[in-house]
Amino acid sequence: MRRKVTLKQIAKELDVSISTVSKSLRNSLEISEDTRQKVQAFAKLYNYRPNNIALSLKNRKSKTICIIIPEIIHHFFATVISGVERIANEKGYNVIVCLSDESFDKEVINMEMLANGSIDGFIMSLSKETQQKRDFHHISEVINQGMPVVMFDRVTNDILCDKVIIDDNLAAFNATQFLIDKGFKKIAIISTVDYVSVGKLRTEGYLQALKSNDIKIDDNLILKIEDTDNFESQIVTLIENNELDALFAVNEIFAVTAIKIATKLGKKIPDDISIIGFTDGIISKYSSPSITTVSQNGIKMGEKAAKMLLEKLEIEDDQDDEEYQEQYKTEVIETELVERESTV
Amino acid sequence: MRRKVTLKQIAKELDVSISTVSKSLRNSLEISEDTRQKVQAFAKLYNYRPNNIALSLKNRKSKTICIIIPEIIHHFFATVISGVERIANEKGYNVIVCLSDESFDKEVINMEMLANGSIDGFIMSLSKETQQKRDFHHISEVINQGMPVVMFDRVTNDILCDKVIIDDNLAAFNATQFLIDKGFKKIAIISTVDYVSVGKLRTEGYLQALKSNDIKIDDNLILKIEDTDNFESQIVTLIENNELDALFAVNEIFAVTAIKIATKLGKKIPDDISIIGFTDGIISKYSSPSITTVSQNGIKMGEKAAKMLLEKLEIEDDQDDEEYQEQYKTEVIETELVERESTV
DNA sequence: ACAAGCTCCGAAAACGTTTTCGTGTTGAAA
DNA sequence: TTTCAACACGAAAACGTTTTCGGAGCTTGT
Repeated sequence: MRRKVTLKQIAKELDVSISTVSKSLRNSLEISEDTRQKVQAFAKLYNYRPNNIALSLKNRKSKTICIIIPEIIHHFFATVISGVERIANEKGYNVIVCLSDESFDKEVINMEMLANGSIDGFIMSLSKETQQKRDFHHISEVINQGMPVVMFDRVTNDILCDKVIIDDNLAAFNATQFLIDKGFKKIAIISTVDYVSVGKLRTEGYLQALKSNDIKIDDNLILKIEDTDNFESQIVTLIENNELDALFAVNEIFAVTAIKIATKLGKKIPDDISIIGFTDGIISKYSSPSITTVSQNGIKMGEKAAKMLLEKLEIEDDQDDEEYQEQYKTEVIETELVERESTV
Repeated sequence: MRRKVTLKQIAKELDVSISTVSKSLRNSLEISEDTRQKVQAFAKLYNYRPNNIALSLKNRKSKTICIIIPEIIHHFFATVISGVERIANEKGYNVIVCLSDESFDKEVINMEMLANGSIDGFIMSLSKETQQKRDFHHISEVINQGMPVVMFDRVTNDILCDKVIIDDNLAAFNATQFLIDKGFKKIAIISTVDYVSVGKLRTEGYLQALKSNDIKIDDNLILKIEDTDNFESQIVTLIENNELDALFAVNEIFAVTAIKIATKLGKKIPDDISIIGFTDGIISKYSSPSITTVSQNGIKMGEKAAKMLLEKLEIEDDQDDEEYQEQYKTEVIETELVERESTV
C-alpha cells in the first residue's frame, strides 16, 4: 500500500526543488528539456496525480457543484440529475447529490455544510416543507456570498436567481383542453395542496381551461391531496360519488392509482373514464393501460440548469470585477402531451 | 455581496493573531474568557464558517464519499443511493454521486478524478462494460493507494474488498421453486447475457431449481437478452412458440414487458401464465396486474455498504499503524418474495 | 528577592499546489 | 576583460486551517 506521491517527494527523490517539479510537469519552458523529461518519467512511474483538494484551496474553487432534490426515488428528479451530471462532467465538474427528503432542516444543513468552499454552486428544487414555511433565508444567504444558485421545477418568486421551469399552468391548461376537446364535461383533477408550487399552478391551469370553455367548476371534482401516504380512499370517494368523464392527475402516482381504483370499481379505462397524468416516467410507460401524460423532460431541465450554472461560474472566473451587474434568467422548458392508452 | 470571512480577516480586525482566533472559536482554555467572547461575538456577527477545503487539506480527508452506479434511472440504484445518503449524512459525510452509464471509460475517469484527495472512499456497482471486459485495474489501483472500496450488487471476485450483495442464486432458486410448487412445469426465464454477474447467478438459480425437481431443461425457454433497447420481439417469440405455465424475469422491465406482451397475445395473467419479477420497484407495485417479485431491499444495501465504508474510514483514523491487517467481509442482504397479482 | 509556575498569546509549521520573483551560471558581444 | 542577456533553477508566498511550541508577563511560595 503505497500512499499517493506528492511534488515534495518527487523533488526530494530527484534532488531538485518543488517548483522545478511542478513546472516540469506543466511543461514550462523555464525548465530544461533534460530535467523536464527526467521529472516526467519519474512522475509517470510513480503515477503522480495532483491533489485535488490542494488545487481547490489554491484556486479557490472546487470544480464541484451540488444538486439538492427533495426525493431521489422520483423518476423525474433522477432524470434531472442525469442531465446535470452529463453537462457537468463534460466541463470537468463533479456533482454532489443531496437529498432534502422534503425537509426544510435537511435542506438548510446541506446548504450550510457545502457552502463553505466545498462547492462552487447549487442547483436545487425546493422541499415541500420549505415551500410551506416560505423561509428561504438559507438560499439568499449563499447567494449573498456570491455563490450562484439555479432553481428548477419547484421554485419561488421570493428569491432572485436563475430558474428552469416548465409552464405548469399552460401544460395543465392544455391537458385539460385536450380532454374538453374530446367532448368531456365532468373532468376531475387530483392535485396536491396549494403550497406545493407546481400543484397550485397545475390546478390553476385546469381551472382556467374549464372557465374559458364555460364549464362550471364543481368543487367535488377537485381533490387536493395532502398526505401522500394514504390517499387511496379519497380517490375511491371521488370516483364513486361522481360520474366522471375524465380525470387529470398532477403526477404519475395519482394517475396510476386512479386507474387501478377506477378499474377495481368496474370502470373501463379509457372507455368509461379518460385519464391524463403528469410527468412522463417509468410508471406512465409501463402501466396497463399506459398513461397519456404531460411530458416534462427532466434530462433537458437538468442540462439547462447545469449550463446556466456553469456559465455563471465561468463568467465569475473571467471578470473578477466586483461591479458586474447580475442578470437572472428564467428558462421555460417545453412540455408535450404524450398520448397513450389511457385516453380515448 | 460580502465574501466569506476568514480567520485571517478576523484576526486583523481584532488585532490578535490567527492562532488566537482559531483557538477562541474552538473554545480553547488557553485563551482568556474575555478574548474568547470577543472573538466569538465577532465571528458570529460575520457569520464565520471554517473553509471545508482548507480543513480537508489539513486533515487529509474530505469527509466525502463517492457512489458510482451504472444508471440512476433504475429505481433500485436510486434506493441504494438513498440508503447511502442517510447513513453518510448521519455521520457528517457528504456523498458524491457518479454515473458510469454502463461505460467502462466513464467508470475509470470518475474514479481517477476523485481518487486524488477529493473523497475518502468509494461505494460502487460495476458497469456492464467493466464486467464484460473483466478489467478492474482502476479499482485495485485505488485500493492499493489505501482507499477503501465497497462493492454492491454487481461485484467481482477478482477484487478483494468489502461487498454487499444479495444471494442472487438462492433468490432465483426460491422464486423458481415457488412456481414449481404451484405445479408448473413449463417455466421460462428472461435473463441477461452471462457477463452481467447478477443475470448469470439468477439464471443458475433457475436452472438448479429445475434440476433439483427433475424438470427437464428446455433451452427454448431460456431467453438471454443482450440489447435492452429492442428485445420485445424476442419475448413475443418466446411466448408465441411455447405453451408457458409460468415465467421468471430477472428484472422489472422484463417482467412488465412480458405481461404486456402476453396480455396482448390473449394470455390472461396470472390465469394462463404466472409471472415473477426481480427487484421490488415502482413498476412492480403499479403495474396491472401488480407483479409478484423478489424484493431486494436497496435502502438496506445502501445503508449496509455505507456503514462498512465508514467503519473502515474510522478505523483508519484511529490506528495509523501501517501494519494493520485488512479484513474483508461480504454481507448478504436478505431477499423476500413479495406476492402480488401476477401469480396464482 | 528569586525561582517556579501560571496565564495568555503569537510564531511557525504543516497539508499540496502554483506562480512570481529573484539569483547564479553560462556564453557571447563589446 | 568586462557587460549583458539568456538560461535554468530555487525560495517564498499564497490559499485557510489547526496545533505545537516557546515566551512574555504575572503571581505565588519560600
